[in-house]
Amino acid sequence: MIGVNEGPPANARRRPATLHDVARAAGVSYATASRALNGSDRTVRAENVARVHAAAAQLGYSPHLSAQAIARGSTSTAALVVSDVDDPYFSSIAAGVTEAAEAAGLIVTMAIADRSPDLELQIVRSLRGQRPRAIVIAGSRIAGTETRAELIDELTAYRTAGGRVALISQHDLPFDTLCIDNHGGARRLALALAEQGHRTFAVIHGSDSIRTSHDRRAGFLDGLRQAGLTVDPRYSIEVPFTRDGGAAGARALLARGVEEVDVAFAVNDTMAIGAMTVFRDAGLTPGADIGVAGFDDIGSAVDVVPALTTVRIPLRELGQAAMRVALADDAAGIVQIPTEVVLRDSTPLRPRPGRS
Amino acid sequence: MIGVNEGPPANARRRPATLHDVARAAGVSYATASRALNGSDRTVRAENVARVHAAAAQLGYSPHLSAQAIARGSTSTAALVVSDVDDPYFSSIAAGVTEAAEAAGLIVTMAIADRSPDLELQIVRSLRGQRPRAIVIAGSRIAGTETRAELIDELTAYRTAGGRVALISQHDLPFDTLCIDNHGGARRLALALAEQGHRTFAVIHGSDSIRTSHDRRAGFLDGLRQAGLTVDPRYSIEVPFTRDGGAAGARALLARGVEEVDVAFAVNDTMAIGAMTVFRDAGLTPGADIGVAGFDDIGSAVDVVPALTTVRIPLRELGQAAMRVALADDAAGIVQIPTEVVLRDSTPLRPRPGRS
DNA sequence: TGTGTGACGGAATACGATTTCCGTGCAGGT
DNA sequence: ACCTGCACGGAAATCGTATTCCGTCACACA
Repeated sequence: MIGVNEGPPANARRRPATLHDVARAAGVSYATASRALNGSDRTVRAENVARVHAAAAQLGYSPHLSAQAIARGSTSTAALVVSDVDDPYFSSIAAGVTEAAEAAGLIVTMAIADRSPDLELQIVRSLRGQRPRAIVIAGSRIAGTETRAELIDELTAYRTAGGRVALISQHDLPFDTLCIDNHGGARRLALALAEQGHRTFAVIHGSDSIRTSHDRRAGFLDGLRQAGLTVDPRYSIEVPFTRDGGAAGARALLARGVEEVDVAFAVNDTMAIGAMTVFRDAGLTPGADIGVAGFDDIGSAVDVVPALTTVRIPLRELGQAAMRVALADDAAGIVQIPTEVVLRDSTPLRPRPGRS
Repeated sequence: MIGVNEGPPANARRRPATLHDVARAAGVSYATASRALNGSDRTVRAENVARVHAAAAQLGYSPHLSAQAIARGSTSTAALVVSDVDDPYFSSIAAGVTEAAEAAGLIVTMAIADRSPDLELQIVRSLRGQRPRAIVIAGSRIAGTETRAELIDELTAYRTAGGRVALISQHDLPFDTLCIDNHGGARRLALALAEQGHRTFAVIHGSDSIRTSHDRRAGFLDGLRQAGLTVDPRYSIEVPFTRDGGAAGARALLARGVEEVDVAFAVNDTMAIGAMTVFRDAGLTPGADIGVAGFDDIGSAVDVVPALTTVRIPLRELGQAAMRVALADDAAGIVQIPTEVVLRDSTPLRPRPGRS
């Protein structure tokens, strides 16, 4: 090894100061330095405490968290897995999760599964090695993937070893889960729209294998049924679960003719916003020529024109709650997160004139 | 201690399997197990490799990353500090940073500084203890805070110990920095708007102590000057650097009278979007009655109505570049990230009729 | 058959902390 | 003056893993 201990070469690369260095600089033992720095139950003479602190500051000492983790047998990190941070839905959740973690004095390590169940599994595997205090997973579970069993195994092993798990919106896994009332929210939205006088609907949705998409669509159809309405299969359009998917859905709808459609419901806001842009580009004014509704109430839903009718989820609070559930001592089971219909200008009070 | 080793209680809480357990189960020493699992230069008989792997799988073994970090003397994590994930600007950067880190096989730990320099400093201090391979900081440096010197100390200590640092958009700190051409972009935007025939401008900006805000405003004024124009001090409005700040700025502007204003330039897109909403609520159609321009080109800039004129920053690529710079062996100094003016419908081709 | 050599397993040590255990010195009580 | 107990410092064990070093065994070669 070169450069390990051939005198202090001014500002050259040095290995970080260890507790040992601090102790030597302060003229005390190892153990005393440790006790002085993290105030154990043992008392250390005030003078020594001061000298240790001074030495630590002077050497720029920062305790090696990994070493602490080993010695203490527990870490001070929490892990978060999201599908995509660059999506307002997940970034709001991530903000909440991080907030709660930091409030509990934990560092959060975040991983992005890029909407891939395989990657998600791989991430959880690797995360487990970190021995985080808790793992929170926010993602769109894909039904019927063969990674499901493996993911359960992995998380079970983690929990058996004392870890805590909280899931967001994946109610078919056997762990504490924060469930968004997707079905109920969509159902109430449908009822509210029917109440407004709308009669003909289109649904722009993702694959049914994505639980969230499936539940919202099913809830919406349920609500319509309750109001004595249905959706013409021609107007039920499956596209990717993203903004561009929403745009594609709108284009498909235009191709099939939308004269009769009162409101197009997209199963999330970003899809709805993508659809609105396409409608507008095609010469249809959203909110006047065609109604549009979404789900989530992301931040930009109010800044879009017309403001988007949607179903509000308290995303940030949801994230906080998830971390708190994960950190709590007792199992929480399934926690229902209520949703709230928010009617805005994208669905006019009455359907366009000249309709039944 | 209870439950440490009183026999295997079925599914009860167990400590995680260690390498030692695996070795015992496989009937080899743990040196051999270690070699079998992470394929060292030493060869291990194929039969033993197989048995170790089988035992590991059966026990659900996952190596203790902290222990590895200590033994190897280096970790496999990278750290990211952002001001606020729940802001499209930062979340796009975070997505890029994470992408690049994962490509390099690193786990990323993310912390949120909540736009507070104090918190940022505290975070860096704590992060240093993690011994990450690199630290990337994306934030709006506040000029003249007394935490500056301490932050430099902390990062210098980190670098001296072999860590790598990359900063995004904080060109006055002595570390590798990815610099957005805020001044140039804003200047070219001003020129482009002048070219379109606009003459009277308002600027909605944040505090000058926020470098980004300052530079964009200064660049914009420079561009106007170059075109022989100025901004009436009455139309230069300082507000918080957020969406609601932008909205407040628009309200202030309305209060001062905006009949003469051709274009209101807000120093970032979220502020611009907040302002547009306020203008519209006041009965002024953005893009027709008053032009609006922003900066960043966040995703929703195209979905807003009218689509927002702005200055595009390749945010995701910026994040990737930052992590790559941090991970590279040689110092990069200052890397300029080019910006590009994007004219959209929020600034009409010609100012409203009836004007000079 | 003796010997050099390569393959491979295991004991021991290192990594940077925390924590237990032991020993010392000093104060106070009788 | 002696014993007890407390305050405190330091040596050593410990955590889980990587790695160096040493020893053994088998095989090939002369």
